[in-house]
Amino acid sequence: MKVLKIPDATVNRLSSYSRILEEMLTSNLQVISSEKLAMLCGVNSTQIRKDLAYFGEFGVRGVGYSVPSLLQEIKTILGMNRKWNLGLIGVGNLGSALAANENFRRQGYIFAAAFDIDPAKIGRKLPGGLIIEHLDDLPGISQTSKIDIGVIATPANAAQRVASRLIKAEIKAIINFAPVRILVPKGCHVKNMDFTIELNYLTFHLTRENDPPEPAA
Amino acid sequence: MKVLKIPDATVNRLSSYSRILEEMLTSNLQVISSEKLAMLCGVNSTQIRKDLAYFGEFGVRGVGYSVPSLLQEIKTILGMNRKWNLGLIGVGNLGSALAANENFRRQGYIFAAAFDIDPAKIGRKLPGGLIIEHLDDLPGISQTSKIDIGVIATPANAAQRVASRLIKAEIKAIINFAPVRILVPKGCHVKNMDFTIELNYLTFHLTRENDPPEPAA
DNA sequence: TGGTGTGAACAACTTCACAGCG
DNA sequence: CGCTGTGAAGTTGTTCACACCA
Repeated sequence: MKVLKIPDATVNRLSSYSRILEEMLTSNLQVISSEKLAMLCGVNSTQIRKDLAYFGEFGVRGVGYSVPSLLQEIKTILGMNRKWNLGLIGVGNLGSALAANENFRRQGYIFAAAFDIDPAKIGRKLPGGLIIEHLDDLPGISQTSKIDIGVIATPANAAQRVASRLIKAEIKAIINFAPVRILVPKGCHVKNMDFTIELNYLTFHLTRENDPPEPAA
Repeated sequence: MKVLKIPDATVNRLSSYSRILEEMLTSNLQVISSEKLAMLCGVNSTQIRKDLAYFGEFGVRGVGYSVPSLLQEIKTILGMNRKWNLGLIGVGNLGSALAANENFRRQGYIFAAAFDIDPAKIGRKLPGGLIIEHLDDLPGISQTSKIDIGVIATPANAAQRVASRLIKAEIKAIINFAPVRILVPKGCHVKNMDFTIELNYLTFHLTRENDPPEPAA
């Protein structure tokens, strides 16, 4: 049980394991083998055992894993055993949709503050009851509302500027929905959710297929 | 110039190269070296040359790459040199926000149809002018509107069912915003945009840091 | 000379094969 | 006996080092 670096892919798979285990739990399944879980996640069973081995020995040889306790372990590893406060920056169509989304709250991710710079929006109330604040007030509100994660939902050209403000407000994690890669100093974590990059990925493959690489030898 | 398999990572990087090149172009920069482009993308310069080498030889030794023609090449590779029709399924908060987003259109991704199953929504018009159709009409509309890509923005429990319908309608690419991994047969491409998985990734790292792995030996 | 294109070395991740334990 | 946990092998992706050419 060393303190080695965990591959990103492992962390992402843990999320999908937790999803499946959650389902198993509601079906009242008590025990599951890595083989069965693997099938449900579409991965190799060794992969699961290796992923879990980074964090401990959670299984029982000859039997499998206890669904409730493995789920608990994974949730603890991923930090899902507590609540996290999100600060939304940019209350446009996308930002509002995110704030209204119940999935986040269910998983423990709470929108605790919302910011914009449009004077027409400041002071308005979001469906959830959140009042839109001016971005200039970020530093103070970030403290009092204990914002853990910044959610950037601004236009592309504002994203980097907003990111810098978040960092200055000592927010250590950012999820960025603007279509630009933002740069942050070491010690701050960023996830870019770039829809057009994913569309590009799809059209790359669609293009490749319809356009057979080698029509004839 | 073989027909080998292209790593996913390469395809994603090509998207970011195109972003940067687009910026360079508006700044009227004509030539760029892999070294400089690498710096702007935060990758290794060899990486860029290797990525491009999958598709041809686009550079000039001792000089670098022509910005406009490299951009053109990359766009062609990614299928960005044409328009693609998107079919939106699920016109809730997120779906509406996606349909209203101008970034997609600018990149050539056009919402050509929108579907739901809520009778209260069918027939209503989206801000862009699109009329919401009943999901049952997908097969026909998919043909007439030439839908290339399905965009799933339904609740989690409907996503797999919708995916199966998309596949039956011979749609070969899906981008899924519902928080479940959907399964599709080979030959159909899927990108899962799972916000909570990304949040889990962030909280994993936040948790790991505040909780130093080895307090003392 | 300067920067591309690429074989060879390296690093990271995944899968295999099986020892070990309940 | 069955399934976990894990060293070793295999595979995939990245970086180095340099030949090559404008």
